[in-house]
Amino acid sequence: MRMTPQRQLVLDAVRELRHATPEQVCQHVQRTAPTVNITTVYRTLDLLERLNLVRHTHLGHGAPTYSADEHEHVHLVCHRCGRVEEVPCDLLDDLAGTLRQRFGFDLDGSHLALSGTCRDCVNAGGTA
Amino acid sequence: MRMTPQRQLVLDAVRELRHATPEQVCQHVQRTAPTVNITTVYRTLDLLERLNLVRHTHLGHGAPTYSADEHEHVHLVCHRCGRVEEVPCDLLDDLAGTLRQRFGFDLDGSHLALSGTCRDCVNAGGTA
DNA sequence: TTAAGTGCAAAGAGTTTGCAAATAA
DNA sequence: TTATTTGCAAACTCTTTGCACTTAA
Repeated sequence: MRMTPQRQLVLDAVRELRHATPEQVCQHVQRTAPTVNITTVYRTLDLLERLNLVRHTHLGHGAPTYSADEHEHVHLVCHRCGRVEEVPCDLLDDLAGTLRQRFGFDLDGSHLALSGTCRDCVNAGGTA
Repeated sequence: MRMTPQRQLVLDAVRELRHATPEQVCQHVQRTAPTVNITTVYRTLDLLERLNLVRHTHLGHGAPTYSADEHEHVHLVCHRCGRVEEVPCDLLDDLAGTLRQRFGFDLDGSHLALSGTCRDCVNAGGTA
C-alpha cells in the first residue's frame, strides 16, 4: 500500500478533528484538496482502521466517529441533548474483569459509547 | 391515541421477537396483516417508545433493535462474529454509581450495547 | 506495463416526510 | 364532520460497489 496524499490528508484530519464523522473528515480534507471524494474517505478510513491507525465509535444515532488510535477513551453520550463527553478507559476496568470472568467476554470500551443523561439535563428535569 | 390493529400487532411482534429490527417487526406483522406498511411500523415504534412500552438499543452496526420495556438487559456484542448476548443490568450498578458521582452522568445501561470479543472468538484466536 | 489507487455515478440499506384516502369519534 | 391514522411514493442520510481513468513502481 502507498501513503498517497489523499490518505495522508485523511489521517491528518482524523488526528486533528477528534471523533469526526466521515462526512466531517471529507469536508476538512476538501479545504486542502477539493477534489477528494467521499468514497476515498470511506475507503481510507477502512484501510487506516485495519492498520490500527484509527478506530471508530458508534455514538448511537447517525454516523460513527473516527479517532486516532492514541486517543482511547470511553464516550458518554447524553440522549437528551446529544452532548458527548470523554472519560478515561480505566473506569471500565472492574466491569471488564467481571465480564471476562463470568462470560469470557473481552470488553472493548472504546468501540461503543455509553448512553444516559448528562449532569445538565439531569438538573434540568429528570431522567426520562 | 387509538390502539389500532396495526399498533397492537407491532407491539405484539416486539414482545414476541425480542430485540428485532423495524424490518423484522414489519415482516412479522405482515404475516398476519400483509398490507401494513414499514412506515407505519416506524411511526408506531416511535409512539410506543414515547409511551414507555418499548425501548430500542443500538447494537453498533445497522438498524437498532426493539424490545418490550420489561426485558431490560445489557447487550454484549461480539465485533468479530456479531453474536449478541444479554446479561443482567445490575452488572453496571458499580459503574453507574461511579459515573453519577464523578460526572453527574445518569447511565442508561440498555440503550447502547457493550462491544468486545466473545468467549468463542477469544478462544479462536486473540483480541484483535 | 501493470498493479494499486482514485473519482464519479449508481445502487443499496435504513429512515423520514408529504399528501391524499380511509377510519373512527 | 373533524381529527387521527394509514399507505404509498418520494426524498433523504449514510455507505458500498462497479468501472473507467490515473498514477507510480
